[in-house]
Amino acid sequence: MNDRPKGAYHHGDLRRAVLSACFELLEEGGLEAVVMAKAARKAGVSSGAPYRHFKDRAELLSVMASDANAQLQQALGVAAGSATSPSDIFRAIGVAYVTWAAENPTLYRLVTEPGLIQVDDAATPDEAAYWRKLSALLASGAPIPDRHPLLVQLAGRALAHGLAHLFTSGILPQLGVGEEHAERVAIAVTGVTAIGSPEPEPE
Amino acid sequence: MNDRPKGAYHHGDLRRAVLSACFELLEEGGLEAVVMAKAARKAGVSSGAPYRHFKDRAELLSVMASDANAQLQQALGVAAGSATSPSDIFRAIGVAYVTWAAENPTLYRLVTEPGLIQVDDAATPDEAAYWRKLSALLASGAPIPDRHPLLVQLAGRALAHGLAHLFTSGILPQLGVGEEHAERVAIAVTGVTAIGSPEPEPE
DNA sequence: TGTACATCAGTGAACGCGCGTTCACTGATGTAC
DNA sequence: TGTACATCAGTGAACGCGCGTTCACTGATGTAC
Repeated sequence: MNDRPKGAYHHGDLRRAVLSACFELLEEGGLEAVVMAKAARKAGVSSGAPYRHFKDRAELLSVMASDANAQLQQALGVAAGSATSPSDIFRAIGVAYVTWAAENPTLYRLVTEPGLIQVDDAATPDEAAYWRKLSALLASGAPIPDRHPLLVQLAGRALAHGLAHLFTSGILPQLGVGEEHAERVAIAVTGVTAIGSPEPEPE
Repeated sequence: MNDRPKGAYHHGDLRRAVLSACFELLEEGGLEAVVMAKAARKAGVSSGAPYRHFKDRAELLSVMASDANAQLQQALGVAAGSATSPSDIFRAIGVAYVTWAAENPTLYRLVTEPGLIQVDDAATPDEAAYWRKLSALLASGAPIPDRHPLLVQLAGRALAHGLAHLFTSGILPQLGVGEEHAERVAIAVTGVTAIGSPEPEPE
């Protein structure tokens, strides 16, 4: 816990230490268990010290969410890299998304917690661009062409999020269906829905 | 606000009054804004009065969630009733689910808030039965037959929840895509995914 | 119809807790000369 | 190499707030006789 170098007054990397203490607290008791004073104590430091590195609790949570999101995006990137055809990539990303969520339920909950991540700094610029194009299409009110690429992507994202949610906070874990089944289920569901993207928007 | 009959010491139906005050608070500021003292004041009653009707705050929130869930289930029932073929019913329920969520974002968030609704008292007995059968299938680890009815249902549920989430707490509302587009989008996405249930489990 | 009494719903003040945040301070570190 | 000084990171006590919950009480209601 107290990972300060012995006897040192200055910590060295308190910012990182506080963050990892917070992730521990998050694992133990969810978002509301991320308490400034407790994080400080866990990092072996007095209660006021974290304020040298974070403006307030909101900023800390926001940094945590961004960190977790970066991890998720990286997992998706790896999955995408190991696939070949466009539709393979599309499916691989979906499966990776569900799998990552099932393996990191608290992190996933953090990432999807409303209000922590803003659209703009959300993830990649492509990500933001996608949402903008999609909302433009939807808000226009015009009839939506069948199998429109943006819509296919939307379906994939919705499906992935829905499955991920079931694995992380829904009924499934309560009933003993955990991460060890996530990948298999994600693949099977992908088959059922027959989603595939012939010409997806660039990720 | 103070809906107590003039001059009456006893309220008459304080339980209901407190609940509806709580729903107002929920609309105004989310779950954490549901504060006992404020609900009491809104109902025109002193701070201790609600404890005559609810053991504690947790019980109150749980009752609220059940109420909201009942509304959702009713909306789904209506949608199911107006459809004819099994696959029509299946799709109609999905669309109704998304639409209801988009129209009642705070209620939807309440219903899906983890920990408020227990599996058993969740909704209909059929609902609970479905989850049990599904988790048995998944946890067995056996290969999952293609287009297994339970899995088709799972895909439908995941998709509906994913879309609903996007409309209620995700990026879409932030970008100005609101309830008025929910139904159209839900239908379009249903088309994209080509989900349909030839022989669904009974709802 | 009236009276005594039990029961119940609401009062309002107070308690206690947990927590975010501040602040004057002290110890350490680095830099200029 | 040494000294003075500025800067910075961490201290630890305290403040203040919001809130859930309790409790002795009071006013209203219903019932038995």
